[in-house]
Amino acid sequence: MSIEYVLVSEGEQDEPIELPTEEDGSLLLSTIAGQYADASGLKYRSGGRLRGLRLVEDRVLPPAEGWSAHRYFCAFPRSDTLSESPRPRCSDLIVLGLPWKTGEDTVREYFAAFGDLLMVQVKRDMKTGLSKGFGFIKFADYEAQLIALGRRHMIDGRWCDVRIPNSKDGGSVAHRKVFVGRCTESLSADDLREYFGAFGQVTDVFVPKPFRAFSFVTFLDPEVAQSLCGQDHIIKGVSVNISTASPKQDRSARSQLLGWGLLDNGAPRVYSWPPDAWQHSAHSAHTHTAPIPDTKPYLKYD
DNA sequence: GTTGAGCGTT
Repeated sequence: MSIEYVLVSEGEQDEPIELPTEEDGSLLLSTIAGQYADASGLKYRSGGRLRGLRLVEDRVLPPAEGWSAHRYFCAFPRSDTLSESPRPRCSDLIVLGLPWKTGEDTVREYFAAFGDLLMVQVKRDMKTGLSKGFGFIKFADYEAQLIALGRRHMIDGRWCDVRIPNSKDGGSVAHRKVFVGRCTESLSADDLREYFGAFGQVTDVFVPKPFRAFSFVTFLDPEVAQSLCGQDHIIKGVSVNISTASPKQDRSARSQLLGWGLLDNGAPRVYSWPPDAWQHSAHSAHTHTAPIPDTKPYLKYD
């Protein structure tokens, strides 16, 4: 049997690489590991189902139909798939508020600073060719998408918003913020930032002053925030409880939170960037690490 | 030729 090349990608959605087989028709695990270090095997999709390939020693054996019948992707040890959260794929992002004059070249130039771009569009009127004031972008890297969603953008002299298309809550703080209960006065904002920074980038820490037995921590990635909810963590010997920042409330609890300025009242409001600020008292201690572009007033309806 | 909340001719 002669050497052939097998299409192997890391995940099912990723771009495949051609990997060479051995003389006996097998694919060495070490050959796979040369591209995907932690791969423990290969699988493929057949009739809507996933099938694993036979592994003998360090050799992955082809399916009965031969290598060329399928495209393959990597299997990883369970421990890895649990610890390394599989990063979501990038989605198209809508860019709202573009200046009329702004074209795709400028949009591309601006967002390239956040990461590689797979797509840039500025929507225009078919007849006149004039910009409709919005467009779409897609990043290659999900981290870049998170950064872009997490702030506003000054493009050609106008503040623009990046959101996930057709999602009301594209990157809203509600899903990025957690409530940290049972705090003691010994837990400073810096303590919380340092501790929770291990789980993902923290963009805001709120510790009420004067002391109350709770805090808020806001992450860049909503998935990090959501993954922590319901857990108890010990920080500097203090057992705190993490829950969603906007729990369902009965009326009395809700009115109390409203009194604290912690809940929305449903009316249009003007607030500053970062948007976290509007939920808290002006005397509260916020600390920031994320780049904060400006303090332009930001009208939001929600 | 204008405009400023929204959601993509293919």
